Amino acid sequence: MAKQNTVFKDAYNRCLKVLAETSSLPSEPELGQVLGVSRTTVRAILGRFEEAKLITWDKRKKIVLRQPQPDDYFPTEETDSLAEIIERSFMRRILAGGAEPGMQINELELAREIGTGTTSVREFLIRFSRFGLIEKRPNSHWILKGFTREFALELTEVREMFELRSAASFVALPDNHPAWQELNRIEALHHEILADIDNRYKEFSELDERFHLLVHKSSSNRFIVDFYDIISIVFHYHYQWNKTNARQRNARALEEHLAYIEALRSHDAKRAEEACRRHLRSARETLLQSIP
Amino acid sequence: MAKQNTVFKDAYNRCLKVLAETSSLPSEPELGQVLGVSRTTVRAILGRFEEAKLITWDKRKKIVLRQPQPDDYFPTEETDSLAEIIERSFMRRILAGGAEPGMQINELELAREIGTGTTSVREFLIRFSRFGLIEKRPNSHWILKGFTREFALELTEVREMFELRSAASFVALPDNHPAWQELNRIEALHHEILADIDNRYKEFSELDERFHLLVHKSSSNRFIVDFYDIISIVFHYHYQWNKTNARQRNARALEEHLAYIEALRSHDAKRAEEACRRHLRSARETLLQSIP
DNA sequence: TATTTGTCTTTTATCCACAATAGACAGATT
DNA sequence: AATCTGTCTATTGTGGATAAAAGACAAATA
Repeated sequence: MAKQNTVFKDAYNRCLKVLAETSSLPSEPELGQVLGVSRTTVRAILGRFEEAKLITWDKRKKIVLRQPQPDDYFPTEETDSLAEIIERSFMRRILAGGAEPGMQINELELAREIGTGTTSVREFLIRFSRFGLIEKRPNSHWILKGFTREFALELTEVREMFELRSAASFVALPDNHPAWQELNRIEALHHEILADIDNRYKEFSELDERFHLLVHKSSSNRFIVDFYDIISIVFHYHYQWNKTNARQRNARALEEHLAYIEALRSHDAKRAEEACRRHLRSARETLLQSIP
Repeated sequence: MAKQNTVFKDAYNRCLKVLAETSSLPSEPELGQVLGVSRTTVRAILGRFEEAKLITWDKRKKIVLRQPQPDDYFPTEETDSLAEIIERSFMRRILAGGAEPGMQINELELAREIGTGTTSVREFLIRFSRFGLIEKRPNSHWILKGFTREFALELTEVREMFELRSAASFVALPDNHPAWQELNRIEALHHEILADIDNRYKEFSELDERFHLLVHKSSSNRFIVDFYDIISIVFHYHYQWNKTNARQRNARALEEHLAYIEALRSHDAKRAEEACRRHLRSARETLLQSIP
């Protein structure tokens, strides 16, 4: 198996949804545009649709024959890219599993365990190394530096520098900048979730990322924006892993966000800085509490 | 050709120098320690020494027979690791060669041009991507974002944040911290080079890196220290590429360093901050001037 | 008893092959 | 004239093979 056809399968699934809402499909380039894949893949999907008797396909005529059934979809396990699978596997091992700092990481063993080739694992580790959790000994193994207290402190130190700088840029954005509208949408979602916090508190994680990324982006600095990837991945897995008091913690964070958002909108740099600091301080505490 | 034996060749050359200064070589583990390689490689070297009639080797007795000649050494081109070769090749193309922003980068073409496999090029690009100069389109090519004015400004913005923070940590280091001694050594080198600036101005580049890295390290923050890799590589190639007024620029930077060093040693955070700012401002100007 | 050496196994670095995917171009269609 | 389709080529993603290098362990030596 040289290359998984996950792009095909994922696009196929998404195309089924397009198909469900129309009686004839658009042109190949347009479908490619909608699905974010090349025409080659679009044609492969159409070919398979035809085989599955979902459509008839003759050049420009792509007529829908029937509605897709649940078992027309590829199972979701098959639509994840290898990189995602490796990342999840690896993060589970190092965050959840008892992985002590200083432990050696073995490419071959990891590959065997995940059931994949070494090349992919290797590339993953190289990409992952920028997160500061592992380190390479050339011609030898990787070393796990571990999700330790120091790691969390170093991470949040830089985060604070970057976010304070970004918040300062944010308040200075002109009123017609699209970020303000996005901020409004985000604020509205905060209110929605808070109104039904008991059922919807799990949506916080995603919203949190969306909000902070928006703030970081206003720095217009690729290093600051890219650094948010690290924060993002750490918090993402951290939320999955540590669920104690999640409802309460999230509710508090949502309130802090709202104060922060209001401060940003005031265009008052001083107020924004204070609200930002307050929120980041409590986010840091939350993170630290989850580390033994 | 599965793996280049550059580790062997490089260690062999270094071992020749050890050999030149003694009449019998130490034990295998000790040699491995000195050369920073495994015993396997040490034994390969000793075996080759024997073949070249440089030594006789019988278990613990490794008696030197003759002094190494120039042609006992492997040529330096053969001792560079593949990663170094790819890096140099690539940097020459994108910094020196007329590479416009937005250009596509093709793994296969790059590999052919350098005369290496695609895997190595691919791994290099992944590692290199954290420097913010290239960006990947999944399932497709890389895009060169280019060594532009914006890049330089974003880089220096973060650099200033990080170095100011690090300088503040530096002045607070206890007097018995080894960094102070290293600072003294670095200062002495500055005076030496300044005293013979016409001949030695080229040594500035290396010293500059050593000094700033020392400062960054006192932050005790892996993200700040790691970020210095980016600054380091950019300035390294920048110095190689842009040599106009090098002597004068370096002399000025050396003077600024000395003021900065003195300020650090005063333990006065305010003074250190000022000296740091002053130097970074002129470093930024220098960098910007080299961009069209 | 502490090292060192001889031998053997495991892992990494690198190349290569091949399916999946992207992308180019000319002819067909509206 | 603009867009779409058919066909073909080029490139990426991934597994597998292999030499180089690391490293483990027991026997040998000082």
